[in-house]
Amino acid sequence: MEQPRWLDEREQRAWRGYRRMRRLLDLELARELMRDAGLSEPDYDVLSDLSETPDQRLRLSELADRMLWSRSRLSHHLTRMQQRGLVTREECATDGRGAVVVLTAEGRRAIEAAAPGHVAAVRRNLIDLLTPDEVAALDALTHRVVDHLTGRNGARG
Amino acid sequence: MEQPRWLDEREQRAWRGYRRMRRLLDLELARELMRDAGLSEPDYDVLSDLSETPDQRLRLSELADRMLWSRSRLSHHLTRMQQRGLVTREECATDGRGAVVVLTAEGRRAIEAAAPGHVAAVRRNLIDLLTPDEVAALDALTHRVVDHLTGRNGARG
DNA sequence: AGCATCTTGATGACATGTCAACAAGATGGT
DNA sequence: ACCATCTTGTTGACATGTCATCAAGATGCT
Repeated sequence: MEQPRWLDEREQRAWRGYRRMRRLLDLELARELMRDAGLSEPDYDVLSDLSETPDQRLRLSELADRMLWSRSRLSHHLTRMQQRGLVTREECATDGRGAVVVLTAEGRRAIEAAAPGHVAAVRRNLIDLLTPDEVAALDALTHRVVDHLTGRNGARG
Repeated sequence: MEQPRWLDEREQRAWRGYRRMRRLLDLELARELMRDAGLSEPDYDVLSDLSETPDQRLRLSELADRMLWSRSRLSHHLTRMQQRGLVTREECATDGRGAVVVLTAEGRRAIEAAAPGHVAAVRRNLIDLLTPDEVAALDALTHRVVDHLTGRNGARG
């Protein structure tokens, strides 16, 4: 192991601030979402992704990939959401192994009721606290890190 | 419900990038930490906070507050870490209810072995991908959000 | 002091996430 | 077609996090 380059003071502050913000923002958004819409953040994310697809339906593996979830996690979570009537499963016409997740009417109602308040919470607790330059910096920096972590380097957004 | 101000394109990109980065960075750092040091991120955070205190010991409630964890979570986690020999509990001299968490020699060895690699991973996957301006922006922006989230009580604004 | 009330930390029940194993079906080489 | 091998999604065991509750001790009021 080489001698590590420790973080300097500013880098340390940025790293700690990031982790603290992440935790507090998570807690606050989850709290508001549960209180106002009866949904957890994972619930919201599933419903949100589904509602953005043309037919409100996705192959399970496709949804798992988009959400960066394991298939196991998604399968477990869908079982719970299905019991609450938010989604259903259908067989896949083109692949006998496959399953398709479908948004129910109730699921659609839930996400439409939840979205405005959730967006407002994101604004109030993050976006509106930032200058336009900071929003731009966050956009650029997060996508660079994502590109790095997903292996495709170079593409600048 | 009021008319929501939806996120514009740049804001949406920033928000989605943030969430995607958060997920991928978490996975990568946790993966490396477990592989190289046999520690989970929560393990690392507990050991790290403890090792930074003068006597390598903290009141349970003090540690919970620093980490933004519930006492219940911390108590459960310490039980598991205690079984692995990383920390011990001692009674508090000044408060009969109180408990003090103490870093063991093995815990100290574990955090000292883990830290260089973890810092290197944070550099490689985040800090070194950022320009100095972006590090400064991240510092400023995260602390502003943290201040916002800690500076207010319960009620909606 | 006596009494009510808060604080601290532990605990059990339960919700959620991870991991490995598995069955059924797709895929590709021969 | 045959067979080995990959892919898909489910499942059960287990690790982790949350929530409500509890016992013991501190604190404050009179």
